[in-house]
Amino acid sequence: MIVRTRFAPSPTGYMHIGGMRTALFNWLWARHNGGRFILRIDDTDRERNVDEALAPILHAFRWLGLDWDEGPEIGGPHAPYFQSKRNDFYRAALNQLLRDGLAYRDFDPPEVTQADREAAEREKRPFLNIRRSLDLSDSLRQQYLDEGRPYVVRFLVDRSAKVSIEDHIRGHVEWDCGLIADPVICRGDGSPLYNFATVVDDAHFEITHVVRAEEHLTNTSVQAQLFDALGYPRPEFAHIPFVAAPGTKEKLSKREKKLEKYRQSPQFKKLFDIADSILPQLGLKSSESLNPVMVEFYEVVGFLPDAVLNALARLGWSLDDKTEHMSLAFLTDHFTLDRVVKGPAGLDPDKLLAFQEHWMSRLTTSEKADRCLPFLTKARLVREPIDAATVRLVMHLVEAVGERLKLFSDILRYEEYFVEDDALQYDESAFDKRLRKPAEAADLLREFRDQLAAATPFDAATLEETMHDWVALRGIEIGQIIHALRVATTGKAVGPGMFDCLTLLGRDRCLSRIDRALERL
RNA sequence: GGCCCCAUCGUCUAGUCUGGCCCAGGACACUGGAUUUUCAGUCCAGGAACAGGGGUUCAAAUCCCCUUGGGGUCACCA
Repeated sequence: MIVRTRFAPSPTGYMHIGGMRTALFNWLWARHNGGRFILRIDDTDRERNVDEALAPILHAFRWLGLDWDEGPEIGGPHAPYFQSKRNDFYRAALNQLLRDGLAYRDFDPPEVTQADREAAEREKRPFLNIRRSLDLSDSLRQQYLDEGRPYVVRFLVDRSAKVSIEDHIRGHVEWDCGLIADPVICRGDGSPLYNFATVVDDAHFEITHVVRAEEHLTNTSVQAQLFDALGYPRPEFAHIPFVAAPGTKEKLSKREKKLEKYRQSPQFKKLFDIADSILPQLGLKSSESLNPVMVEFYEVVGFLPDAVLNALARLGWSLDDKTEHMSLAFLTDHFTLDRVVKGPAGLDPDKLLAFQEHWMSRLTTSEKADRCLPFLTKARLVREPIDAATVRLVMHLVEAVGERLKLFSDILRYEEYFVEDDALQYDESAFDKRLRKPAEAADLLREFRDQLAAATPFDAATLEETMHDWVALRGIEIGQIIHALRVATTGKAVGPGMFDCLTLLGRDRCLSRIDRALERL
C-alpha cells in the first residue's frame, strides 16, 4: 500500500508557521515512505478570493522546497482539489447517510438548539441534541420539506457506542459516544461542514495517514464514526502537538491581541526587532501585516529555507540524543512518526537563529552575495541594473563580513560601503569617544592619512604592514589609531577587520572620508 | 464546567514501551576564561531538570494509583 498524506490549508492569505510544521511532517512521512503528498484546499466556509488567498500559501511551500504530487495548479487523479468544487461528492455521501438512517434533517431553528444547549449548561450536564425532528411523522416531515422549511443535516451519533483510535503518537484514545452531540454535517444552504467534507475527501483521495495538529484530536471522534457510517476504511491517525508560542505551552496564534503579547515576550522580541529594523528599509510595512507567525516573514527578512526547515523539524521531533543539523534530504531519510514528541513545543527564536548561522556558514561567498543583492536593491543601496563592479564590491564585502552575516538582510547594516562619502552617517557617540575626546586622535589620523595616501598596493596585507610599522615608529598603541580610523572611514565603532574595510572603500574614499571627519572635529 | 491530551535543565530534546549502563546525555540560551584593533566568530570551562505524594521492586525518570499544574476542544469555523 502506498502512503498518501495530505495537508489541507484553508485560503487565509498567509501560511502559518505552525501549519507549515504540520505540512512538513506530512510531506516527510509521505516522502520517507516513497508515497504521495497531496494538497487540498479547504475553502468550504466563506466567500473570498481564493486565488489571491492561496498564492502566499503555495509560495511558502515552494520557498521551502516542499513539492506536492496532487493539488492546486497541477491537478491529479482525484481532481478537483478544492472543496468548494466537490459538492457532488458531498451530496452523494450525504444522501447515502440519509438513506441509511445514519443522518437526519433537523428542522429545529438555531435559536432552539442554542436554548437547549444553554439549558444543558445550566443543569451542568453535557449537551445532547433532543432530536425532536426524529419524532416527526412521515407526513409532517414531508410537509415541512414541501413548504421549504429550512433544516440542517446532523449525523446521528450512536449513543450506545464507544469510538476509539490507535493514534500513532497518542496511542489508544477512546470516547464515549453517549457524550457526543450530533454534529451538523450539512448547512441550511446545502454546503458541507468541515468534519464531513474532510472525511469524504480523505476517503476519496485514499489518504492513508491523517497527520494533523492535536487540536483536531477531539474532531476525530466524529470523523472516525463518519468513516464507519459511510463504509469507508479509516485512515491511520497521527496527532502531532501544536507549535506553541515562544516560552509558553499555548498554541501559537495569529490573533492581533496575541501578537501584541508576543511582541513583549523576551523570547519573541528578537524576531519582532528584526522586523522593525529590516522591513522599513525594504520599503515594507512593519510587523502588523508581516509577522513571525507567518512563514513569509522568514523569507522576507532573509532566513534560509534550510534553517527554517531544520528548526521546524526539531520542534516536536528528534532523531536521537545528538543530531541537530539536518537537511531536508536527511530528514526525508530518517523521519518517522514514532519519534514525534507528545507535548507542545514552543518555537525558539534563538535556536532558529542558531540553525540559520549553521546553514549560512555552509554557503559560498558568491551564493551569499547573490542572495544579498536583492536586499540591497530593495533598500536602494544598489541600483539596477547591477554592474560588475557592484557585484565585485558585494562579494568582497560578504567575504569581509564573514560570520557576521547571519540573515541575508544583515547586509543592510553595511550601508557605509554604498553611500557617497558626504552622505556617510556617523555614530556620534563613537565619534566623540574615538575622535573628539582623545587629544592625540586628530594628529594621528592626519599623519596616518599620509601613510594611506602612499601605501602601494592598497591591499589589506600592505595596509596592515604599513600600520604596524608606523605604530612602532611612532611608539603608540595600535588601538590609538585604529579606532579613530574606523570611525572616520566607516562612521561606526564596530565592523569587519579594519584593513578589509579600508580596501573595500579604496584609497580615494578613505582619504576623502578622513578629510571629512577631520573637518567636523 | 464536560470530554480529551500532556508533564525531564530557562528553551528544544535523549532516556520511559523492553526498570539497573542515568546522583540523567546533547543542543540553544546564559555565565566565566582564552584569542582579537572593534564587533561577530572560534576554543575551553561552568551553573542548570526527572511537578508532588503514595505504592510495586533488591533497584523507578522509567511500572501502578492519586494530587497538582498546563493545554486543547466543546459552532450551521477550519
